[in-house]
Amino acid sequence: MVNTPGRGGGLRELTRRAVQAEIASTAMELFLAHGFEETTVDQIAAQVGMSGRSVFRYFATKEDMVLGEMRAIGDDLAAALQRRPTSEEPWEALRRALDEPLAALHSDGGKALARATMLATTPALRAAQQQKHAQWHELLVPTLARRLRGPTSTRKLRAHAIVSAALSCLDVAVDEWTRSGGTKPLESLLDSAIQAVRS
Amino acid sequence: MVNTPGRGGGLRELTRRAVQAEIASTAMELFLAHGFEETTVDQIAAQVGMSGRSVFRYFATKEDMVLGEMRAIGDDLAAALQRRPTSEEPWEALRRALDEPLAALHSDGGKALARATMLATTPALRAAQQQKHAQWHELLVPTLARRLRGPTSTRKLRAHAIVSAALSCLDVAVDEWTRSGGTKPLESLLDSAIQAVRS
DNA sequence: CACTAATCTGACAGTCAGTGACAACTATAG
DNA sequence: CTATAGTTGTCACTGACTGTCAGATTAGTG
Repeated sequence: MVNTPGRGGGLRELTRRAVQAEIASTAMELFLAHGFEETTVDQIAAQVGMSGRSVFRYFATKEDMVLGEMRAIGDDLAAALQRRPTSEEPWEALRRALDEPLAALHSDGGKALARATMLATTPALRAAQQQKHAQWHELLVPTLARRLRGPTSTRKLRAHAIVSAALSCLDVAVDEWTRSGGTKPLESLLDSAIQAVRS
Repeated sequence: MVNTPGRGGGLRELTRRAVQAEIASTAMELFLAHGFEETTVDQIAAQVGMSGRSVFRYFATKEDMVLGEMRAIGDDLAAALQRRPTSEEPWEALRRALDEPLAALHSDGGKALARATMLATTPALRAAQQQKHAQWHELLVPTLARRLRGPTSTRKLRAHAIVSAALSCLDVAVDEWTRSGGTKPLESLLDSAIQAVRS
């Protein structure tokens, strides 16, 4: 029962979410202060005031304390893609759908940059992030496939390829963004990356 | 001293390589028979006839017993890219450089397919494979960057994007290849993927 | 308010990957 | 042959993660 069931009311779900947010928040503090690998789950549990065992009832893995929100972002991204007019070409629709999650990064202020930097320099986190991207991938492919013409036999393959390439571009752009210390505008980095790939 | 030092002679290096191959071989047998996660390192060690501690002197991680060769493949790939004539466009050069590693998959016979299937269905292995691809990425970018024209300010970014997209296409193609049970030709799957991305 | 059933929690014990340290052994160089 | 350096087994340890169980808490019902 670690997974968050469908967003619903109920007082129990509400407190559960609150505890989850509290754990994630204090975990991030400790991670940013002492590093991800250097921080033990027991330290987080002690800080929150619960047993280490109970922390694992809210997060399946230590990585999820950092990346837990990414599943929701993927859902939003897929919804945004579905909302794009069918007149748009695949790449254009994907690019526009990415605007929303991208804007969220900016609104986070400096916190998103610190998070992204930690994410870029911690192998375990990068690996977990790739798995989350794989989830995004699976969500986006069926929606994108509907925009594709040409032989149906390769339609799924082509959808996979485009989605995968687009997420790669996002990764590359975010990487460069963190390397620049957040100075270069993320949107234009992404545009450059996409244009290069399609050349 | 887990990393394999430069390929060189010496009786010590030779026996080291032999032991390493022996461990990898028996590990693969056990993995394919009982699954990756269900097989413990101690079981592998017992089968080979050494202590569990010693196995970790040949492989840094359990995943490396499966993916250890990928570093060498990356080196070959980078060398192949460097050998491509400068007249070829970036995508074309990358595609041709991939021919060699692709052929190696075929020559392996059914073994490569079983391996790829296990790799596709084991999250821990997929994560480790992504890290290896990141290494390939770093090897390929400087070589590819030399083929790019246009503003130098974005040259590195564009190189990263193209390499990343190409490796994504490779992933997508291999995935479809394993899903088809090895029936669909890998090369044409890769071509379809690349063409879709550049559309 | 009282009751029931689901849920949450701490505590304990366990598995497994991976690391550090040390002493014994073995190959190699000089 | 000897000093040196690499290899190995063993012991002990950390830390993520899991199973279980008994007791506390609480949502919803009558």
